[in-house]
Amino acid sequence: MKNSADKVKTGEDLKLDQALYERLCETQRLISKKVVVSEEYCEGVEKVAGVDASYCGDSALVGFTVFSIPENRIILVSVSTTRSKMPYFSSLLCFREGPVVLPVLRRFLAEYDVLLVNGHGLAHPRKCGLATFLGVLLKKPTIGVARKPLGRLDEEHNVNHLRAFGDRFYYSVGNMMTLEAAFNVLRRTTLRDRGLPIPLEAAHFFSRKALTLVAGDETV
DNA sequence: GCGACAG
DNA sequence: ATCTTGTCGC
Repeated sequence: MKNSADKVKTGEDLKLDQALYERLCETQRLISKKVVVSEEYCEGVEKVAGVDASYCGDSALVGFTVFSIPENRIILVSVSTTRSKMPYFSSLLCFREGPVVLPVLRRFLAEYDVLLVNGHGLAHPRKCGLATFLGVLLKKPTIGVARKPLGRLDEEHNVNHLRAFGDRFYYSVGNMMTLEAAFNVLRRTTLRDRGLPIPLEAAHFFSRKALTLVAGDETV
């Protein structure tokens, strides 16, 4: 049967639960105030991490990788599983994906200098996309990378914070970063002709692979 | 009625 | 993100 539950969920839909929606938005505003826009933490960046999650119902498979720029190779790979009942709502992604990926990011906190995230950073209506959410909680430099903008390109948060990386993806500051420093990290971790930055491509690959190994076993 | 609105 | 066939393009 087709009803309103089939359409894409947005913050507007969550207003069915007005109190929760307002609480989450306020949390994002508070977090955004703690963002540090500076490149002082980006000197000598060598280890660039990427994180991504694949889902199967309440189950989530998290892929995490660290790419070494000087060694030009992936030096750390981690795949882990966890659960989450929080659904996805546009502009509230950090509350679905954040809790899912934080454990592995904390476990390897000393193993990376900068973290790349699938999602926006300051290029968000309340300046708190997933990359900013994670960057502030971890007190780590983060960069938001996304295939599509959140909202229209002429909206204020995009005009001020969103940049295009060729015709491949968009990026914005997550935390402890500037757009210029972010570009320098991205250009050194992205293949010349295709795809997202290597740490994210790899993290996605491993999380997907883990998902098929865990759930794709019952189809013979 | 359908589409759009990170993943 | 995930569900899914054929199909367009390099």
